[in-house]
Amino acid sequence: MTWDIVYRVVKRIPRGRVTTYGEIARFTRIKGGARVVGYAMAATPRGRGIPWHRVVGAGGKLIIREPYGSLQRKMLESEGVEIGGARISYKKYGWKPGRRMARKT
DNA sequence: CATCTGACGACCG
DNA sequence: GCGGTCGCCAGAT
Repeated sequence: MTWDIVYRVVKRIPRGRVTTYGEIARFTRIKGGARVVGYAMAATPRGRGIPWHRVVGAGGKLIIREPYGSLQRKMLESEGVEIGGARISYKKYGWKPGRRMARKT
């Protein structure tokens, strides 16, 4: 199923890192692009160990609305991800699917 | 079966 | 930098 593909990629996001909808969209070559990935995330089945909070908007923007928005923020911070305002240092914490850990600090 | 509704992103003015 | 437009899928009612 289309969305399951997305979940698999999300599950691969290392702790303390984040990726974007667009990134997942391109990696999976899912049709519909980032939007569809967003739809998939909105329907993310809980209880399957899917770190949905590690998925942010392009450039590291936090786009999820309440109540999950604040939850996501909390989760990320507890993983060591610094969040400046409504954004994350994507250059620092960004992660690409299919790639090993790319950056260290 | 028809409609409505969402966690997006790139582009343009 | 900000707001509006457009492209797109699946599940619920």
